[in-house]
Amino acid sequence: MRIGELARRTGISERALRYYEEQGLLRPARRPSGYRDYDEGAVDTVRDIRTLLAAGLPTALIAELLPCMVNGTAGLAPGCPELVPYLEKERDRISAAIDDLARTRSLLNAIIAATPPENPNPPVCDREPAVELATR
Amino acid sequence: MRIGELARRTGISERALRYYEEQGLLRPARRPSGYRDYDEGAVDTVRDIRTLLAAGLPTALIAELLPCMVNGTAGLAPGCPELVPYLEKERDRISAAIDDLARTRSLLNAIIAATPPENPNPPVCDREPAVELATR
DNA sequence: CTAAACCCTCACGTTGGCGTTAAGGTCAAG
DNA sequence: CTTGACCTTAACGCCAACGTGAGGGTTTAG
Repeated sequence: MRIGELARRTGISERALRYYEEQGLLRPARRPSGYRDYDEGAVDTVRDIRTLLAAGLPTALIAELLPCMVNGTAGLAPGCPELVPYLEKERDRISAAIDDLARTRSLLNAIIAATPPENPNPPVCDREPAVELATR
Repeated sequence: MRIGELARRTGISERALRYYEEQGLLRPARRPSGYRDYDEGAVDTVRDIRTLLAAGLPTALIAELLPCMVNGTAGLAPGCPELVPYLEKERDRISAAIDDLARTRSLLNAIIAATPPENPNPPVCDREPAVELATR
């Protein structure tokens, strides 16, 4: 398929798809005209790329990681044990990020719950503090 | 205290602290010399800023949110119900981010677990695919 | 009184993941 | 054979959260 269809099927802009290729994440075939020609597996690959990007992995690492994933059968290929330290590092970073996000979400929820509803004529503020901040 | 001490006590660079002020997140007093003069509460405020920043909240929203937090007693002040929609939006975004991170972490863990250990003389690849990708 | 440490305000540079023209080829339909 | 949809490369723009000097004042210790 050409780039437009892949963009529609993945929801990713054409610009982003060209960028992924520039970064070595996608390697579409080329037609005589120069048009990019993607196979069906590209749809899944793009989805994987998005998942990894959303997790904060840099494109350079994703580029090395993708060849370790067998596209069609959704399996893992051997041969990249040298990546493991990086993956462990990313995993730990992700764990820390999850913890931080969870704490912040609790904070936001507490603030939302404690916020007084819309009041056109608010009384003087004499309420007690209601939410613990500084979640250390 | 001056900016250097605050930087040491928070672990945040002086440049970042000046940037936070530029964005309206901190409002230190000024000495006749022009030097910034922070009170003790600034340490906690900086920590809150970092937590919220780490969760992806933009400085503009943090600037509106901070006045709703009573610094010393660690409580919540009323008077900002108009922020609630934004907070709910951020909370939902954070929830989605957590889910995505958790999925990616599982993916990374699976890859790590399935990666063959260092093998200077690897056999021909005839193993079965071991990891499910495309965690939709 | 001087040196060192500390602080100030510009103001440009960096990084990543794209968005956005600009200036043009390709291809199927009418 | 022209229109219009689709594609190409090239290249500049953007945003956030700072980093990194440049060039110069302030405070403190000896």
